[in-house]
Amino acid sequence: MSGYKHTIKLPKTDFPMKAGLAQREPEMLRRWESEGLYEKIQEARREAPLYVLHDGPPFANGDVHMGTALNKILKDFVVKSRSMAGFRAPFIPGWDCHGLPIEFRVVKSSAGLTPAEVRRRSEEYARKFIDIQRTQFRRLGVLGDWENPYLTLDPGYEADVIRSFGRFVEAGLVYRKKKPVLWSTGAQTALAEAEVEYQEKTSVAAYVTFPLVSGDLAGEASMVIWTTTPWTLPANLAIAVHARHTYAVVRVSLHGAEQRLVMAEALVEGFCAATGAEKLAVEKLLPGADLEGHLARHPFLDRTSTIYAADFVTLDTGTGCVHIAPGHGEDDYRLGMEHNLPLLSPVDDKGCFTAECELPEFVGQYVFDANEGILALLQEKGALAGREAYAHSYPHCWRSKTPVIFRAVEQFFIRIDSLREAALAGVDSVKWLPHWGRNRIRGTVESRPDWCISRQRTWGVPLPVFYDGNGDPVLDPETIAKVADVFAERGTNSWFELSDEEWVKLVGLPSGMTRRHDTLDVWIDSGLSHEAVLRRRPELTFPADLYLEATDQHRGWFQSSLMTSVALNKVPPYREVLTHGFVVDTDTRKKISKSAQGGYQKPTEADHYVGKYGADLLRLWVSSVNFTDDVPFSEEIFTRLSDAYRRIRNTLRILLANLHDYDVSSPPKETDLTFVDRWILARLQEVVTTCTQGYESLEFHRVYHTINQFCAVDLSSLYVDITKDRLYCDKGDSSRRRATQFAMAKVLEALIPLLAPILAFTAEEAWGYFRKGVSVHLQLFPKPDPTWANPDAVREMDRLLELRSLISQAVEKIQKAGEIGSALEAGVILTVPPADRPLLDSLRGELEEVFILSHLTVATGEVAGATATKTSAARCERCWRHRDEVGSSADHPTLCARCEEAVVAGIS
RNA sequence: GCCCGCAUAGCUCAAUAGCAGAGUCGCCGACCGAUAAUCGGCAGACCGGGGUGCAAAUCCCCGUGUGGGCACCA
Repeated sequence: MSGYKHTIKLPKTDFPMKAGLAQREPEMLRRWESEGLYEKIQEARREAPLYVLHDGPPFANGDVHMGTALNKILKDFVVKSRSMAGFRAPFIPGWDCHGLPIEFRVVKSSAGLTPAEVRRRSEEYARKFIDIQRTQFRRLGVLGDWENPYLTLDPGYEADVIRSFGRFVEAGLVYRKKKPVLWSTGAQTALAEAEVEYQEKTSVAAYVTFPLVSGDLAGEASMVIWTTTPWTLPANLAIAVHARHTYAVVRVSLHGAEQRLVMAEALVEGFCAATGAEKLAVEKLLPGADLEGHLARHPFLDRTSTIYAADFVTLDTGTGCVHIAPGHGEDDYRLGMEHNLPLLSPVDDKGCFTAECELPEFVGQYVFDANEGILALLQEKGALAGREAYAHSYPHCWRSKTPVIFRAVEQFFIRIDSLREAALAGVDSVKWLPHWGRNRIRGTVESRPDWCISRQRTWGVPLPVFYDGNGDPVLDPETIAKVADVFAERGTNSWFELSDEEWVKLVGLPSGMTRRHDTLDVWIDSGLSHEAVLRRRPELTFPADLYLEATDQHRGWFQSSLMTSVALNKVPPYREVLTHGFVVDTDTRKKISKSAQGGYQKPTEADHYVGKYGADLLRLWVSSVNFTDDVPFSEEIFTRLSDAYRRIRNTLRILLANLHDYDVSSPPKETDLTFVDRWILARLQEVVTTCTQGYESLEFHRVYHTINQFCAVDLSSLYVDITKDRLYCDKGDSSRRRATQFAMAKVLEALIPLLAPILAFTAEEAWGYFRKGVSVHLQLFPKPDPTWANPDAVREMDRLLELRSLISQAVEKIQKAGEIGSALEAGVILTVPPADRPLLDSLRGELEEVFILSHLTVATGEVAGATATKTSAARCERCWRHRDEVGSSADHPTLCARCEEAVVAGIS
């Protein structure tokens, strides 16, 4: 074919078009790690202002799934971008190691283990998953001090937890009390609010009569209560009414017999509907206050229940007469305390009745199984006015999935009331992103009851409490401090391994004192990371600049950290809190962490997708979405993103390839820059500004979309396409060719670093071809360069693109008609309104190039328009443009003038 | 039951109250000198209903959908 093909300067690079991320990324990781990239970055920013993102510890259990990956990648965006913005941004990853989920696994796999053995195996289990997750996090390209993470099972960490506990005690924040707590019968321990999940459950609701035995109505009428937990009736000690609600003494016909019942007037109809009772007459109306103090006989036990007034009684459901079992409910408990009722809770750890229930036939029976028996008993005693199925959301243990019960047990608590005010003030001093996070946490802080911090489990930090001969606890800061010292040295296993005598001796208590095996709520562990990590690690500081977790941590870690920090420091441990939503499968609209349940087969582990698409694709996905909402995820999204990735990668590649013969040492004169060069550099400044601001404000999707747009439209479709001709066909040292290479170098110099926090691997790879030797992650972000800012050029280009669109349509028309093949065969007449003339005239020499046309004629008219015809000019064999002068040269009759010059220059 | 987010093209995202933009997908074509690439054309959207404004995707109200929180419930 063409004899001139070899004279063309085609792009040339070794930067591969095909990414091969799955293979290339691990190689790059090995290099980063062998070169100590993280340490190098820290060293390079040694004197820089500090920016601390404190890692919330994931639970050391299971593989890294897409949600965990999202979180860690976002954190890595922050750390990398802050580093490149000139901060020292250390990242110390951590793991939450104690707790029920792990102990559960261990105990399940082999029963009958000693506490020490449970702990040994739990630690082994936790460490195994720490290693697994660490490998997976690293594989995602997340940089940090992976060799020195913080673990809540480290003796030093545990000692700090104990010391902090000692300070809580010293501040008078800790008390022990027997009161109802959320109790998991499956896991046999108390639970925190955050450890229960609400599920729909259908319970049996019963209407139960309590004959009045005092007052005017004694022997005449019965109080009727409503309960969804008949099994708590043996613990009934009172009935609550609302003092200001109106109650009715109503004569009804029920099960063929007439009786008088007392209930809230407003609920009589509902009662009749539910029980089939027929209302015969309302004999009397009275305020609840009139019932106060009267006695009613328990339906099947030989005792009476007193009627009290309480504000929590509502008229939503039931009868307005509320069954009160102080051992089985929060409100019940408080009312019971108020009136000095005993705390009856005749249920054991497994949720089975104890002898205290006074019903021998029920002892040992699981309470939820006992409901029917209790109902039968009520029936037998004639006290069951009716029953109905009642669907409601009911709390379940997050681990054993069993319904939880309220049960009174001796537990340790932290007095939240002493902290609430300071915590709320602290909330207001923090910047919450998105802003509604403030309300979320305010709500939880305002309403949370005292914090039950003791757990009847073995895999945790021991509760450092000794008991005297009466079984009363010794809560003494000094003793606790001594325990902490022992833990720091010997680890917390010593609590389980040494005897009481040995311990008593170690901490200097009188002999005869004993220990128990309660542990601390794991939320205390992780909630104290600001103390055990931020304050301990020399490279960190208190408070952190940022905590960044999923939105569910408002109730969890954000809150536990806030509370412990307010207790110790009076202030929150963070200046700013950023939250993200959950990963949602677009096909099922379900949380991906939940979608694995119920026969759903799609993989949810990050590793699966890393292996299939590469870590940079996951990172690109994270950057592309608005993470403050739920984050959509599906295989289709990844396919789309692969295309976006390819586009960005190929853009980098063509830029690199066009610089193959660029001589950095002789930059062009500024006046050599043509319009498109000035324009692309102007656009670059806009991109730099938007992206650095996007990183600054943690809106990474702005960065993604800006860069995507810049690569796909400004660079690939326009600048690279337009300058192709001059780069390939001009003589090597033509001023406009050098100007373009200069601009392209400028673009790469800024673009690759801007991309680096997101496409950590690809940016590094590209940077390696651009500037040998130094990691892109050690670079600083570019700053907008006022030299190249040029809003006029951007505006002018926008107008040219509108005209270009008209031209393309005109050309397309004759292409479709079969008159021409390539657009370069067209001759175009562009008609523009007079207002456009100055612009077009000023660019006269460049228009054909900008529009990528062989021949353009500009005319003036009313409205803009374009017509295209097949050009009569001959085609230059070398550059394929049709030029009039082709054929006029004797030496090179098939070339245009420019190409002849280039060829001649190349030969000489 | 109450409160708070969110809702733009098949998908992911834009847009100071001022012609609703991109990318990708789809269809058609070009090119065969970015070639498992690249370029062009076509097609495609403001959840519904009211209100305020010269002008509303944007502000207000109601509704629907969706996600979350609280309350109820033990």
